[in-house]
Amino acid sequence: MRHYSPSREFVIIKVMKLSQLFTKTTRENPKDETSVNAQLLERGGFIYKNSAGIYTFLPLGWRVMQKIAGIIREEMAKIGGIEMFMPALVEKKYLDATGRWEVEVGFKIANDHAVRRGSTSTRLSLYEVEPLSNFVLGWTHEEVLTAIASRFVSSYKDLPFAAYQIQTKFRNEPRAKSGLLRGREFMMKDLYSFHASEDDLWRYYEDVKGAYHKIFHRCGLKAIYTIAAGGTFTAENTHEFQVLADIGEDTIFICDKCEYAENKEISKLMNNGQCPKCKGKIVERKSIEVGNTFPLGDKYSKAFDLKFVDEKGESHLVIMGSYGIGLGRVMGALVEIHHDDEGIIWPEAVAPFKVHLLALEGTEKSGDEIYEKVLHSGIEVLYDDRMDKSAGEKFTDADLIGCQLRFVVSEKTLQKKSVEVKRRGEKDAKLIELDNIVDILL
RNA sequence: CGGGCUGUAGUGUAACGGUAGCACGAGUCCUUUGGGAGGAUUUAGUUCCGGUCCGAAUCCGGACAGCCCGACCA
Repeated sequence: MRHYSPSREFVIIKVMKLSQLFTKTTRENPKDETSVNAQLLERGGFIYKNSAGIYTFLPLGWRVMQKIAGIIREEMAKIGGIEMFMPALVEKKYLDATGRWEVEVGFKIANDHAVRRGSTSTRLSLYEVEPLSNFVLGWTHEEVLTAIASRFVSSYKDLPFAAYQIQTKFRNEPRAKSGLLRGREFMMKDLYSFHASEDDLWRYYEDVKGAYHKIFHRCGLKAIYTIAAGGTFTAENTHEFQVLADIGEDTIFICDKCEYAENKEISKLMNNGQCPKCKGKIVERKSIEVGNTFPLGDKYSKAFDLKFVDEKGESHLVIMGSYGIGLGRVMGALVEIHHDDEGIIWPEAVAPFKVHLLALEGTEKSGDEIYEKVLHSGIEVLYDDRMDKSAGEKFTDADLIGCQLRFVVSEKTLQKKSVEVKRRGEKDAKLIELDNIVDILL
């Protein structure tokens, strides 16, 4: 008989002592960053820029990513999405099946100024891998998963299903910019669904739409469902989830009443025009694309001969959809939306920790006790146990790092057998008696 | 990929073609401790290659890198 063993894959360690954290905050904004998300995330020690558009997620930043990933996993599970993990190295044979090797890689060899998809781009959007000249670093995985699916799907009984991964994607952006908002290497959740009919795809498409709204809402973002251009291999419209922000690269037309929205790229709407749905006023806005959904139809299944046999013994192509969320973009958008002059104000669900506990000079022992107490209650706590830092410095760091609840232990509060509790972004603090601190957290 | 701007200690900034300086950080010591505290002391730098010049951080050329605008962005 086996012992029951709880899942350990996605455990998030609940506590951290600042004395053990090797990163540091900085007083100055980085010289070469103009976007708020890059400035605050670098200053707070969340991310480190290795190269343009290529970032390390430092311990604090990685926790935020894991929080976002956790929310995504929960909502994926609710719509039957199951997690897997595919290679980043993608061999030519996969992309040959859909012609995307020729389209994305081949034209460079054929003609340095080739026209790609009817545009005048002279750049590749993907990275070739030398000396593995038959490989690229994956920027999306439709082909790879379709090939896998063709090994396992044969009957209508095998459908529908949906699988996703959270994985690093690579796109050779001609111009990386705006911190995490447009990178060359970034974390993406990509979900792919497989269906026996187009009706079933559209049913699931609505499920994903609902899940995406929940994910962004839980992360603390308001995302606008936006109609966008057709995908590479589909005539159907695709859809984007857009967060309104001036720093965004996208432009959408949105109704100021019902929030019906279309991407400017394809829209026939006009600024100050009339909403086709509710007669409200259409306004033009800049936005950040944090997610998207694509009805793929049978384009990929056709390329890989991915078929199933129905109840009558007839063979049909599988109908597919694909759905992405950029985790780094979500994180960057969060900072753009939720900050003040002092630093980031993380929504609680994605904050690196729930509680930021500061022990001021001379309160080490009490601080340790409160830290133990909070962590034993199962609450995430970042403990500023540095005894060589002034109170002011600790306060500034707490504001910059941006956890929702700040606990301060000082001689002043201890005289009243209390801890001072303040919410990030609010002015007023209140004293909570030591005996009650865990209660207010639950 | 086209255009523009910029490369100076770990970070942020000064320096006319003539001694590379300041602040923060980091180390040591002392004093401090409710909003990046003070004193003493130490540490560490001109992106790279070439050119002009008696002399280059500074001028010129090139490379590389970063940012911004545009193009691009299943």
